[in-house]
Amino acid sequence: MRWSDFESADCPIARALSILGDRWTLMILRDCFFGVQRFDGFQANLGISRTILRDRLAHLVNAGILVQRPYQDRPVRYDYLLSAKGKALNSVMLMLGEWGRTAVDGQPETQVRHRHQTCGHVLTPYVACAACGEEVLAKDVRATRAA
Amino acid sequence: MRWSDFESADCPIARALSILGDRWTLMILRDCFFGVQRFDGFQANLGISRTILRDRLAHLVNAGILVQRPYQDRPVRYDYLLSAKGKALNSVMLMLGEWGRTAVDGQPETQVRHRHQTCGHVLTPYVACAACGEEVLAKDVRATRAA
DNA sequence: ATAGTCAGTCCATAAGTTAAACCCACTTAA
DNA sequence: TTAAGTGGGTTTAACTTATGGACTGACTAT
Repeated sequence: MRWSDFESADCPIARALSILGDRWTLMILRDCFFGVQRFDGFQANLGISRTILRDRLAHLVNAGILVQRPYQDRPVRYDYLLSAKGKALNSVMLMLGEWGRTAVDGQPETQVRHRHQTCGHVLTPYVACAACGEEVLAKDVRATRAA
Repeated sequence: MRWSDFESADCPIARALSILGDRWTLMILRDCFFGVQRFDGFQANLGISRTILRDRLAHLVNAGILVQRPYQDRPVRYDYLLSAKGKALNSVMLMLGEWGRTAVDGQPETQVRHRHQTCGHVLTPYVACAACGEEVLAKDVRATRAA
């Protein structure tokens, strides 16, 4: 099976992963959320090869997740910024980080955390249901078809 | 840079992705959440090659995300079940699906959704802050070091 | 006996990733 | 005005991973 076949899958997770599911894309986006904007920044941070970085950035721009903003002419150079679609991935990043923090072994003291500006606390994110406002537990969800 | 270098990164997202960040692992886990338990099931569903499926399952078992439970002897065959650590990925899956559903184009009618059993509604998940209970928006979080 | 199930393994090819070198259009320091 | 630096882009060859197909093994059902 070709990976791009998942683009048109009925499952939104498969569709998301058809865009995000390779080795580097989510790492690049993580850097975006931490404020990295330029080719060189990603390269230095990730140690990714330039060829692949070029591909991935082009792909993300193409998918509408990042937008390019020129910050100089002659030659034109771009900042890579998160679009609305890209910023919408913040929730995924937060939960991924929460899982990494609680489920993967490591030295918790040195870890990067997030702070919730509106209440001032270090953020412990959880997933809630928009209909009832309660925390969503794995045992309480069932897959279904949209009505 | 070698990918495994991220295992010990200070960033929990990088650590999570060092385990989950390849082409197939998250797709396999998605299937787990949809109830797939056996080698053949993953294979049929994903069209993944057996060699890679073998590797990925072994890796997930090794990482403590899946556990093997024998369902027959002679020869021994295993179900692959989500451990507590695996089930904790539910939040990531839900937010990934929500992003795929709202941000990636497709035919919404045919899409797989989740239903929240406790309130009966089709689930629209969002991320909330454990400290204040409010929805967490991208603009309200800042990266920091753990205190 | 014969075919089917449910993997696990091996292999040659195909695809993806990498580092290194080189190019380009400038800008800044000497 | 020459030299070095910046912020990339391109090419190439080596290396690593993934793939599909065939083969094996230990059973089970017909």
